[in-house]
Amino acid sequence: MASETVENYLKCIYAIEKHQADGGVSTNAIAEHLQTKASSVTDMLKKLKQRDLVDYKKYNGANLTAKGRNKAIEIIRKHRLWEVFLVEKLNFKWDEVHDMAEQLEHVEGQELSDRLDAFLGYPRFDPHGDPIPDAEGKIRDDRKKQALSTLSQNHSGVVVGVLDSSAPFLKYLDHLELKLGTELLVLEVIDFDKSMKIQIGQAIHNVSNQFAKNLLIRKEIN
Amino acid sequence: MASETVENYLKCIYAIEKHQADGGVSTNAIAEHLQTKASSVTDMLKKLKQRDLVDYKKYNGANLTAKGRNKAIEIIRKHRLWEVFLVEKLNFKWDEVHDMAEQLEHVEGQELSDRLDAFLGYPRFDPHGDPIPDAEGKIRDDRKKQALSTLSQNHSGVVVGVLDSSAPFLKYLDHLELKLGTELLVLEVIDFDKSMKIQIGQAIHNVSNQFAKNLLIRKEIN
DNA sequence: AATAATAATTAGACTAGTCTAAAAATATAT
DNA sequence: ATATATTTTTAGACTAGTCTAATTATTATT
Repeated sequence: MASETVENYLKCIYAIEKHQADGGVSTNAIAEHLQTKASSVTDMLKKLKQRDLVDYKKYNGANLTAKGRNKAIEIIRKHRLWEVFLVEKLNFKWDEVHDMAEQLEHVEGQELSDRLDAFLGYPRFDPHGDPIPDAEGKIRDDRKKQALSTLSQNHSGVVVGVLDSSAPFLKYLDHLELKLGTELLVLEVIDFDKSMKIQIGQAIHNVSNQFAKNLLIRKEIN
Repeated sequence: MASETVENYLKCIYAIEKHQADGGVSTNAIAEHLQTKASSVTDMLKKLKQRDLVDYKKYNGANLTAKGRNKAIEIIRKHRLWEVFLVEKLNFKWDEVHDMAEQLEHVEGQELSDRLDAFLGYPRFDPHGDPIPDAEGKIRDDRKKQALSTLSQNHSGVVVGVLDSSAPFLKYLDHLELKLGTELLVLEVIDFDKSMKIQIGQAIHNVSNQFAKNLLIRKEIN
């Protein structure tokens, strides 16, 4: 139905909308996210509007319509299900699966996603800790996530996801032996640059604020 | 690397080459197989030639180069592996998987195919009985296939594949309760139109010559 | 060998998606 | 409020792939 390109635009707008809460998603934000030029985005937004996938007014950014949002969620569902498949069944590491899932998410067939979902045992989270929408598009996220950077001294949490899912970041996580479910404790926060000293198992590491802003944890109840 | 379109052309040329043994694959044959126009095929053949994927001379048809053939086999490998996955793991019927496999075959990643292969237990044949090339592109086909139409009275065989893999044909097979491995016996061949009376389990059916020419069996050793 | 039929190619146009360069609108700073 | 900077849009061109209509080769028929 929709081309891969169109699907990628929808997914992108969905992602940005979530990060900013209010107002329209700007042309430049989309361009940067998609590694393309603003003029290309403008062209595409007009087409998406015609197909009733976004609300768009000149110089005013874009927002997904209900139709566009449903389509985006469907793609996200497929992406995350395939990631689970790649990690759980084909034994890939979580930092290796993104590019493959990026392709697999565009394979069409409602029946396919649903059976894959069943085959995987209806997983609720993907290997990065992100919730998997169900067949009706409902996102069941009962975990309260927050960035590591929001924790203060002597607070601890469990890794439940990432904001940056680039290969370098995930590689760094592997290096630190951080994975989903790993518990960590904030030993110290340096006032100057907000970098932190954290404890992971027996190991102690210093991490930058940029790092801490991109690692999602759930606070331990204590 | 190569677009889906290019991959489909290569796969198509590969398939036709196998069916005709000698000479170049004609523009029209490709056009018909791919449901497109001859002029589009000519355009594409020029591009494939430039990329050293086919040998092509005007008015002379095309043949795959070694490079083109390797690429084609890689796609066929992926197609057949995904078909096994869809049937064995996701419980689709063999007549339902073609369109999905047609999309999945274009997902890139050598590592992906290899791990999928391992996950499936290195299957040697897909659900239609076609051999699956191994990671080096070697096609290990040790079964002697022949069309049902070549059998004479009182000979029996086991279903090992099909020539026509269209949905109507596969549906008909399901209806006759014929699947891979099913044994059948030729009770009678009508001289007039070469239609046959065949026995499948306890059931007896009359099938046309057109049908018999498209069902591949391996003769029982007896 | 000339003609008819068929097959293949070219020329030119179209769509989806992209780009560069320039213009127009909006936001920011003084 | 005016000038400056930034963002967004437009205009026009490019690529991959396709199409129709017309033309040129090749093959078959008499």
